[in-house]
Amino acid sequence: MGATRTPRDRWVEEGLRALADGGPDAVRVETLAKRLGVTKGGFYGFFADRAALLTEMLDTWERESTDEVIDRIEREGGDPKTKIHRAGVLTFSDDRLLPIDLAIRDWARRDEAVAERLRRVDDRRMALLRELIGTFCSDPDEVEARSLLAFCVAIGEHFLAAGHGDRTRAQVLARAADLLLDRPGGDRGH
Amino acid sequence: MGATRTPRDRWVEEGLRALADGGPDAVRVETLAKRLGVTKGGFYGFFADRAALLTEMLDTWERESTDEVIDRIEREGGDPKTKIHRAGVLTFSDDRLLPIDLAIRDWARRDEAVAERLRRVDDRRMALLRELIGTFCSDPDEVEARSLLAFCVAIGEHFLAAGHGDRTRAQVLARAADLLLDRPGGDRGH
DNA sequence: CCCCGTTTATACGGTGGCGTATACATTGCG
DNA sequence: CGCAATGTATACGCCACCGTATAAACGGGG
Repeated sequence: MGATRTPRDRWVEEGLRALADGGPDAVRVETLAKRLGVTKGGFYGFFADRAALLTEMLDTWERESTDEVIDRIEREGGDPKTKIHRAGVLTFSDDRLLPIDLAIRDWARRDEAVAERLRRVDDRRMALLRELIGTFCSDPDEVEARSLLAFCVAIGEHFLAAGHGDRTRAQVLARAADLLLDRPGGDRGH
Repeated sequence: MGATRTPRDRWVEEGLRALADGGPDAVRVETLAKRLGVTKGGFYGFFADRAALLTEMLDTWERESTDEVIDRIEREGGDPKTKIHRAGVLTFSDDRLLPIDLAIRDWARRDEAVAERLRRVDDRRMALLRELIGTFCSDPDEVEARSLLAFCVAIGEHFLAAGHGDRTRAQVLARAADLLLDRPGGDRGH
């Protein structure tokens, strides 16, 4: 059989790149083809239509950003705070995954199927956070609140344009992390 | 002169609605016309082109979500925590402004002109938060960190799909607000 | 009542994208 | 080498949208 010059994966990958820096509307068959240096001729051999590509892209993203990331965090060990930090770095500092993640979050607001996938992914991440924060905070309500705060800041940070005067964003984030992870307030009462 | 049946404002208004629930790519001249019950005939009398409409939409949004909201908060008074809460309600629970705000945040990631506007708006909101949180927290670094956390959760909450088991999102958010606003940890050291 | 500016409808050419059809090129295998 | 499968280029019809041009409808001031 003839060689696979432009396999399925390359379409998916280029699609994810387009999604990352232009949103779902920027994922155009003929545009991707141009970037891949071919015409759309071969595309419809792999995918029924544009929607099929979008689905495949979401499948790939879902797999990469749950199993792979979570496995790696569990495998590499470390204390809870280290793990939380690494989880943040792996998904929210990754040049590849981060912009895709953000684009999908916006997309999910308008497409229920995407929202459902995001829910699955976020539930797993949230479970991880809960577990890690639970190791040093005993009040379950507070664990949940801290987990939500941590997750929201990890995402929201990228949607926030405000500056911080003399401080850098990184400095303020470090202080915020201290507030969330360093004071076991949940151990006080009850 | 002939009556103004479909004035500038109605195009802007409908444009913002389209932006809110479809992103900038959904702001299409002919689509808006259809929704307004006219054809695009009159549009090009008001606006040079589609880009001019987008600019005008951003102008309107910028004005509505800074001056008007901030003025109203200052005018209606109340203690700091009440004000923070009202600021959150006014911009992040408003059925009209919220989805526009979220759409613009995503848009800003790809368009530097939009990003600059968002920066202006966010800087003003952040200044307000800083001021209010500063009334019960003395360490400036911690004021900044808490402000960032509060802002991030107000935005990030809407981009987060995870559930919270038995709890509702509102319950968890209430607890998170307590963590951010109820314990003046900044008064301890310094 | 009629003129004139304003608003609108309609028609047009141009572009870009989708999905299909068809023919050409390439490559592994017999 | 020739076959068949696979990938590719090209061309097509279709539709949605942009921005322009032009002509019709409308309504207040002379």
